[in-house]
Amino acid sequence: MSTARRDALLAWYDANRRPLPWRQTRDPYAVLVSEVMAQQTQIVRVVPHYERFLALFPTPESLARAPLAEVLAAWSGLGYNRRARFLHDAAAHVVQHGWPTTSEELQALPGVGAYTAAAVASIAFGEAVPAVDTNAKRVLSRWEATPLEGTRLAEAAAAALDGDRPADWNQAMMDLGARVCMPKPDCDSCPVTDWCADASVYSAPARQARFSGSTRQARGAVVRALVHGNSASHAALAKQTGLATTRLREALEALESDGLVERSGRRWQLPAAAGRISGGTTPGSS
DNA sequence: GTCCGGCTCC
DNA sequence: GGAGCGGGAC
Repeated sequence: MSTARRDALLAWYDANRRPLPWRQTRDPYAVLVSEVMAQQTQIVRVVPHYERFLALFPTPESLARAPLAEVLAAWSGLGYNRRARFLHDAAAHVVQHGWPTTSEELQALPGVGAYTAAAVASIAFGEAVPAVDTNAKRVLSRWEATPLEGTRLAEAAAAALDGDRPADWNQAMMDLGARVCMPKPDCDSCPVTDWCADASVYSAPARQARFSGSTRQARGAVVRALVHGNSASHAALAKQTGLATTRLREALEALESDGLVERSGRRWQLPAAAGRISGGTTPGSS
């Protein structure tokens, strides 16, 4: 890809970028919080949670030493509660070992995969590595006129990347996908139509399982009830959530094995523990 | 009903 | 590779 072409997208980004709060910092902690929150979550919903979360837990140290129960309370409404635990444990890891500073090493943090590692590495540490989210994937596929996956996607992303401004490039790709190169593209306002091979390329994501009646729904209801109620008996949870006994038990078992709830005698509660170094110990062990 | 700046675990 | 994991906006 030519420099002129990269400059066209970066110029568009400079003039049109979404004013997101985490774009005002290069603090790796703030960037990590924003990226974990953004996983499978619409950005408009992330912003208020991000502001509140950073006010409550401004540093890795403050997050790591907080009870998981408080972290889950701050997370409430975002969904995928496991992410809160991952972030909590990631903070503990950073406190103990310091920041991994490369994309490769960042992937050792819990809840941090290829995308999140690349986003943090490029934004906070300036590494020239492509962060390919669902938006960038769609944009690149249209540039190449074919749905890209796996190795070919990674290669196309690496070839397109602007090595001088990797953080801006990655976010420009995401913004272009979110605002212009949408599933139904608005090509009239696209700054880079001249090297788009086929704007009609689009692979719809796989269909999701039914949510109503699912374990996911039950898990979410239980966590929400415990966030509000501190601790509760099985019977009280059944009443609060409206879940049948069997579904409630399934949800509690699944949540317990994920380290998101714990028993205290005959009552259930959100974990009181501080963040733990991941790997080696199981959630319940000490 | 669809979809979202994915990740973990099998 | 595929299932499981939340919740809100549209």
